[in-house]
Amino acid sequence: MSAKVKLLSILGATATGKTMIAVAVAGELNGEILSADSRQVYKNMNIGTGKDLDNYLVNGNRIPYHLIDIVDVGYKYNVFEYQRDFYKAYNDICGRNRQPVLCGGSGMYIEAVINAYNMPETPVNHILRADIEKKSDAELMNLLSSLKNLHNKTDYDTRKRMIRAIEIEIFKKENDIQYSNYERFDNIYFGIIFDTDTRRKRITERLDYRLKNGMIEEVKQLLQNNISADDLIYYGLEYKFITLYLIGRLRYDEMRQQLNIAIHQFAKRQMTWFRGMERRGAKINWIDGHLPDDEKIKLIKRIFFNDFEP
RNA sequence: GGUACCAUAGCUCAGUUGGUAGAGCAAAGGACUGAAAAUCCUUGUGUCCCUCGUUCGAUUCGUGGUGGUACCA
Repeated sequence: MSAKVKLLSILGATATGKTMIAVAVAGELNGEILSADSRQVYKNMNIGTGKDLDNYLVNGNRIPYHLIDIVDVGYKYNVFEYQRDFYKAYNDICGRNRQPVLCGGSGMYIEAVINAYNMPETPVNHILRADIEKKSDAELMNLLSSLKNLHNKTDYDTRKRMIRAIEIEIFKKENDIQYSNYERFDNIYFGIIFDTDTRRKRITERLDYRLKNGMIEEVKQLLQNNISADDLIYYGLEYKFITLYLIGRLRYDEMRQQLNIAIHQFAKRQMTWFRGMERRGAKINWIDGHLPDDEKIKLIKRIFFNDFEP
């Protein structure tokens, strides 16, 4: 067991330039990056997820990163696995006396690890599945709502999700799961933020750049490698709309327009999540995106160390 | 130049037998514990193009403009 270090987390909506900042900060603090991005975990999804692996270089030094390119495309990664993989990488970094720097925009992944969501590993229960498989959708929903509070349609929009949710709830009850086995650790949040107009402008400009620089070819390549269109569509945003274009369901201009809107909406949802985190008690030190990068870095270091040694 | 049609929310349009108006999309706000780049909820005051007229009252009818579209010259 290694000594736990205070985590430095940098979050922000898409296209705020958080990766560059996180890498630079890590470079100055002898740190390593822990990505919190639900799509960068997939191999071969590069341009569309904004991996920018070339950016992990500071003055000729490669900054190590974790939780990027860890599973194959087509696999359905999830929060539980992220939580498990995160702690492993985090302990590994601390064990080598390096500073962990979390960077990402997947709000739920961030909170799952920092607030130590209680998500016990739940094995598939074949007996249960065989039993409830016969039930109607309405019966499954009744059963599920008797086991937990349904927060919204996410819980019951498909049979697969309902069955998995029931399986998890029953496992929790039968095994009398207590609180998370993950221990909490100190963390300080930074958020890169732009005014709405600038945020939208940056997204559109970045989209047009990517469309002209290989993003379509990347998706085409995935389809040629037998990744199903449905899988790609389910990954959302770039992969969804470009696939729809490539299989002829959208014209180019429709794809570009609808994708642009979808990314704007996604960025808004990210901001909603971050505000929600603040309402739940998180303190996020917002850094104005318009500041020059070196000032952002200076500011982050100053707050981090002041806060570290009061 | 003539004729016809159109001019209503950021966009596309509906509607008011004359009592100042509503959908979709966009946008904004919110939710979120095993697909989260997902999934879902809430929110609609806008010189109803301008002018004059008729009328108790006009965005709605009429005259004259202005702009657009189509056809005819």
